[in-house]
Amino acid sequence: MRGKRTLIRRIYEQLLKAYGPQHWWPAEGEDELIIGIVLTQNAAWSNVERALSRLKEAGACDLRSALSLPDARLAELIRPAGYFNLKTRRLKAVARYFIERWDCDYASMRRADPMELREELLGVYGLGRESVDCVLLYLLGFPVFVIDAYTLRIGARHGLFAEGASYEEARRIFESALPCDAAQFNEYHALLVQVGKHQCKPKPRCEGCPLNQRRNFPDPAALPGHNQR
DNA sequence: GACCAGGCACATC
DNA sequence: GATGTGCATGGT
Repeated sequence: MRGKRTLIRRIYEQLLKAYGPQHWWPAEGEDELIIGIVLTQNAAWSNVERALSRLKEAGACDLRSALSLPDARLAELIRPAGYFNLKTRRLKAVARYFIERWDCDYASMRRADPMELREELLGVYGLGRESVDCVLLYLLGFPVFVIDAYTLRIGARHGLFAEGASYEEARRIFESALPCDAAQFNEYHALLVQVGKHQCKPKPRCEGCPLNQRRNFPDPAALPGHNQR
């Protein structure tokens, strides 16, 4: 436990030294940050940037404008971010929540109890654990450690937790190893994404398995024993 | 052409 | 609670 804590802290120091402060989240305003959180779900950030630019050009890079667009129009604008029909539904549900529940009053949200708010946000269609924690940390400044695919991959490879560890398990391990400091949680997650993008590619699912070599995988119709007509 | 990218909801077991 | 599947674009 003690060694794990030291390792987590040392990894942070080394990443900060190597990459420098990341100044996250990369958004111009609060609404754009929320929209970016939804659009970046399982998408490359470069594609999200295209979608955000298109929204800005259309004057719809804020929650009220986005919500007021017809679905087909919004979907067309966010098309480069992928899953555009799905993300249209999610974006509208999320926008509706912030508008109707909070009137987009983020200062008021910052006065809420963070863990009660976390539960509430998890009930919003389109927001899973990572997106909710991004809202809590990057939008509202609460000290919640964001876990993503990079964090799970890097953490598992460094023995911080088992491969296949759950989101909550990974979050607990990072949060208990570090001082409860939103600024550091912010920086650490951003650094993990930075190093993950460039130096921590996923392992092949099953090394040597013929199912991973689709290019050479035989057509079942050509296999011996297949009834050819 | 395959794989990957800052997930999530839903069905099923 | 764990696992599988559909959702889609653009870069490598």
